[in-house]
Amino acid sequence: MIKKEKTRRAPTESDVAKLAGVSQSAVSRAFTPGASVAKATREKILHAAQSIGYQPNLLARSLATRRSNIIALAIGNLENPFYAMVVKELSEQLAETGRHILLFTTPKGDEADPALERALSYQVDALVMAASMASIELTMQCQKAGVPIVQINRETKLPGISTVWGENQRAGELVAAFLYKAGHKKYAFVAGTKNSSISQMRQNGFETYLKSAGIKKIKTVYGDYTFEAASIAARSLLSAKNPPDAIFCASDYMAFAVIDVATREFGLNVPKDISVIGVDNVPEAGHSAYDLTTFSQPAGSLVEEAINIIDKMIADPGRRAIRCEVAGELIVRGSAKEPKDGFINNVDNKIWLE
Amino acid sequence: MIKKEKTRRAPTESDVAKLAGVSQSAVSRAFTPGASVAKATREKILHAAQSIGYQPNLLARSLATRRSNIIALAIGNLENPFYAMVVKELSEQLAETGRHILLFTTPKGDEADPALERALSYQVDALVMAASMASIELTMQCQKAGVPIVQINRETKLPGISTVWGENQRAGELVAAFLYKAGHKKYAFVAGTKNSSISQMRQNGFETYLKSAGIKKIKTVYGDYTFEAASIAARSLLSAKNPPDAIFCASDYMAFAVIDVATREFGLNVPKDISVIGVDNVPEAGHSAYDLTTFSQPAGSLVEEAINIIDKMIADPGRRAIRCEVAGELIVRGSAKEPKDGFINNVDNKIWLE
DNA sequence: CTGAAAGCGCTTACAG
DNA sequence: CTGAAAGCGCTTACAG
Repeated sequence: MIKKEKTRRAPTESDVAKLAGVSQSAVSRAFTPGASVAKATREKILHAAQSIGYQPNLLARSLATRRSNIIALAIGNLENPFYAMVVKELSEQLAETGRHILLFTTPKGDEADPALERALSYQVDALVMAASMASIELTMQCQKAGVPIVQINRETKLPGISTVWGENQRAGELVAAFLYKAGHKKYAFVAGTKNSSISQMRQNGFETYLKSAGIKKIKTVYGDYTFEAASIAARSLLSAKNPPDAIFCASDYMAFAVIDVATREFGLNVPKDISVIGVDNVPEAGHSAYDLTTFSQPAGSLVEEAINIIDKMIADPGRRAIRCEVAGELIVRGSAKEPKDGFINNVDNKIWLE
Repeated sequence: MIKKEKTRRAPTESDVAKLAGVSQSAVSRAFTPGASVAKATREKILHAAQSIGYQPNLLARSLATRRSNIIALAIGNLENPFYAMVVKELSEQLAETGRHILLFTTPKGDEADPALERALSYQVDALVMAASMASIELTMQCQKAGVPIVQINRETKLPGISTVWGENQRAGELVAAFLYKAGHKKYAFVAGTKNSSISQMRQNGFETYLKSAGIKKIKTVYGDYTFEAASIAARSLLSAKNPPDAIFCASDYMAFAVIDVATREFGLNVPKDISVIGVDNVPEAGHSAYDLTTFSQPAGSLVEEAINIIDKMIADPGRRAIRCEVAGELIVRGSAKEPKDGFINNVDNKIWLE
């Protein structure tokens, strides 16, 4: 009594050809935009295809054309909503040109290669890395194979890897200026991982501004871009003898952890007792539970530039790596004391321009 | 002065064969586990392969074997951290058997087909859907092609689609019991989308318990599984003449919105003035900003079962759809008033057993 | 154990 | 405009 549907194999070009009374190559042409087919035969073919539910086998096409239309995405930190947005944006924007993501989740640390070698084997058209890092070997392999790599939000010393990031230096400077002009005296920075160049650039901007303003002591602590590590970092910061009253975090996600610890464990009021500012402007930053002041890093724009780069590299494989910076702005919400002036009202946000 | 690396095409089996002085089929066998090759030749081949950096072309292999080892994942709501976890878990668990995700982000609503047809064209081995729904046409196509579909966290009337979900009915009942025994009188339910069977099951459990306890009026409002819609729903609930003091939400993500609105906009204290309980137990539920009491739905287990189902369906294509329920528990945190007793301490959590 | 050959389902010069 | 044929890089009976 079990109904066993025979899973007959999918129809191919030859099946359609037979039905339409043409050659198999004609069928191929009918499905190739711009190929030369008479209108009448084309229609006859499409009709036949329709009737038996023919769909081109993209694997076979990829093999023949050496273009898979699939892009490998290596992502190291999907817990962070910023990277969840990157995935979503990349998937949607690629879909506009009929391309798709082959996903590789990599350990958060660095150098996630063994898995990524498989990506090359799948003949992906490009590799994008987010919160993840390519090793030298992988980079060389990609270069040899003509597969462009672009990193989102991370720098490499490795040549030949394109990069797109936000305004990291400016983020640090602007946040410093904002806090300084709001009257803060004791500063701390919650960094990402130790070797994160992005974090270093933000830190650099932050410290450069403050030092030139005469602030010498700026404590730095590492949150490793995770909620747990950032919580621990916050505890060490706040339980010191002379705790900071202004904390800049290298990501919103870590800022959330800092706010949680400050308010729940130390009974502090944000922003009365302590100001906290992040970077990214993830959706949660707008939730009133956190209501986070933050320097934005628009995932949509980052991804858009990443795709631009991929397309350029594919069009001209000999091309050098491209680096691209995407503008952000300091979005003012309720987690930090404010300076007197310098504000402007954007479409949806109140932003600060110094 | 621009260094133009010639992107020579990747080495193939034939290249290796020539170098090792064997036939191309021998090379293939050397890379096929369990194929019959003499140990000596095998080593000679692997050595040659190594020396020119040969990696098998997985597209070609897939074409020949009719097994791509790629699984299409259609995901409709990546903003919700629960689904971000599903993606991560699925990717990691599939990687254990050398399989990977081809990602399709679909509009949140239902029936995300036009895009998904492409998945079939890529000859994926299976299709998993999360917060996304397959149309009848797509389902039929999959069935014809022998591609199993499994839905995570959503029911379908369609036959032939396997499903894995949490204990929805029990979640509703247990939450109702918890709130009732804590002494609440005025209940509301924040549902997901109108046609979400999962939401309906939770609602059903919730109402069944309460009605049999003598509570007749239980207001229901729709949060559509989004933060924004849930915020609006919360406002309508709380601005009513006789607002509820206990709200059960069909997802944690919506519960966050409800808590935000209750505390910030209505000045209510959670849980003193109002109890809020969710479902999912996403990582954010443990953050002290929300500290959410919630019925858990373990993404890792759901994914594990989904993969089990896929494997069974592939092994026996004639097989009927499989449905599988994964156990959860009521995790007690600080967002709801508590009954006197019924608690137990788990490894990491305090849970309630009624 | 090994090689020659056919086949997986496409694309694309090449003739006509 | 159209078809026959070779090729994309693999796997897998089939002989030997």
